[in-house]
Amino acid sequence: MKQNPSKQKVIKAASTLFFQKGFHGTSVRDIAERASVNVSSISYYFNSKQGLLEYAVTNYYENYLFTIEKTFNETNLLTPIDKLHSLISTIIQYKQNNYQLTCFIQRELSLDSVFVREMTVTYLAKENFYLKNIFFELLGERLKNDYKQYLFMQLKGMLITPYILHNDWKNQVVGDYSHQLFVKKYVRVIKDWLDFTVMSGEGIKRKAVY
Amino acid sequence: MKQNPSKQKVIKAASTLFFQKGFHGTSVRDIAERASVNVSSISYYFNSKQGLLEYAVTNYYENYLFTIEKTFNETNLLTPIDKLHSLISTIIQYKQNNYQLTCFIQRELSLDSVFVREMTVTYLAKENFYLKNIFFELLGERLKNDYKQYLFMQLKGMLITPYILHNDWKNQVVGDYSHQLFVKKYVRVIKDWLDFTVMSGEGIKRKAVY
DNA sequence: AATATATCCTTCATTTTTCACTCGACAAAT
DNA sequence: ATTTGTCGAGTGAAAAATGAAGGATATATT
Repeated sequence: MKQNPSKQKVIKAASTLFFQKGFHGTSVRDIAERASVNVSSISYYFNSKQGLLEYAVTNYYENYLFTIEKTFNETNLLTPIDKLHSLISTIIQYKQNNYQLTCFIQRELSLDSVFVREMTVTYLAKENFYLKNIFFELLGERLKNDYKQYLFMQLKGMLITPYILHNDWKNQVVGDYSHQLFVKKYVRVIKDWLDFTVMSGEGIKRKAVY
Repeated sequence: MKQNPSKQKVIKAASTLFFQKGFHGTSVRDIAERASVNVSSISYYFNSKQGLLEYAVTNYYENYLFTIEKTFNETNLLTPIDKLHSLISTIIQYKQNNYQLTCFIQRELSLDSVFVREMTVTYLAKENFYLKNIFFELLGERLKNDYKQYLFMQLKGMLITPYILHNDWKNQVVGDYSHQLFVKKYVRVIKDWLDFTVMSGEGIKRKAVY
């Protein structure tokens, strides 16, 4: 796993710069300079700027899905709701561990390009699969399908907002931006929402839902 | 208020292209072509590509804040919670009416540039002001300040997710992407969350919050 | 009313800048 | 000695910006 240091340096530099300035906003020269390597190295390792992007993103998602699947399989003995909690925790954890790439990719995903569409069908479809089934199962039969979709989007929103509103988060969420602490607390916030939502789905307390 | 049609055409074209391909991903030629005007017109009206961006964004936010302030002042007779609901409704409404710019700006805001920072202090600070005070007031005294911040971020997240996960929304939220219908339904989803959250803040039902 | 003047808008041609990528030489490692 | 990695210079294309000139329209002057 110990790769060429230059290659790693390039990826690291690219992650940071893409995160700060976006893909098109960053030039290969910028990356090379930050990584303290020659510009040509980038072509050498990744063929092109686009190649570098694809390498980084693919890598990110492969590990991402692997991590999710792992948790998914390890939590078969838990109740559905606990299983979902575990998945959420794993996801936030992973994203926090790969903070810059997460922010960058999330932003880039909102564009309209071939690359994005490929990523979506290849990786995001799977992520969706793991979450959606279990979430819908938890919601039960009482709610309208329509409304369930909205709730699901709400959940997905919670899984990404820290990586989109990251400026707000930094400013608002006082002091402790230690990753571990953040994961713990934020997962808790989602958990509270989730428990309430599922409870509503079971017909308790919430009246006349659509 | 009836401005030069060419100028308007440029802004419209730019909004669409920035939305699809991002700021750096779009060339002024693309914009000029789509708007059916000469390339130099853009320099003429906005000095530069950057100038065009700033004009569009500034304009967007001026109106945005104006709309919020209007609602804010018109709802003084309502209870705090209803006032907040009104504000949320207004915000979603506005964003939906300026869909492409909203998506684009939201994405761009997650970058790290001087321009973004300026926008943040100039406009987003005010938006924050209107929402935060009232939201915190509603939450009461029981919750830890820390936790309130998280809840507030959760709220802000809900106000933007449709404009960041717009690909997901299009795919998932079945059929009806009619703006009016969407506003109505989505505001309802947020309302449910809000009512629950406020209720928890008052100490009902939710136990051992932090 | 007719002409002159100024202002606003558009176009074309050109320059300047930026950027991704290539090439061939050189060095290090195996 | 062959592979692997590094480097500087260079190329061509793309894109932004400029500037001068031409038209249109409105305003002012006689």
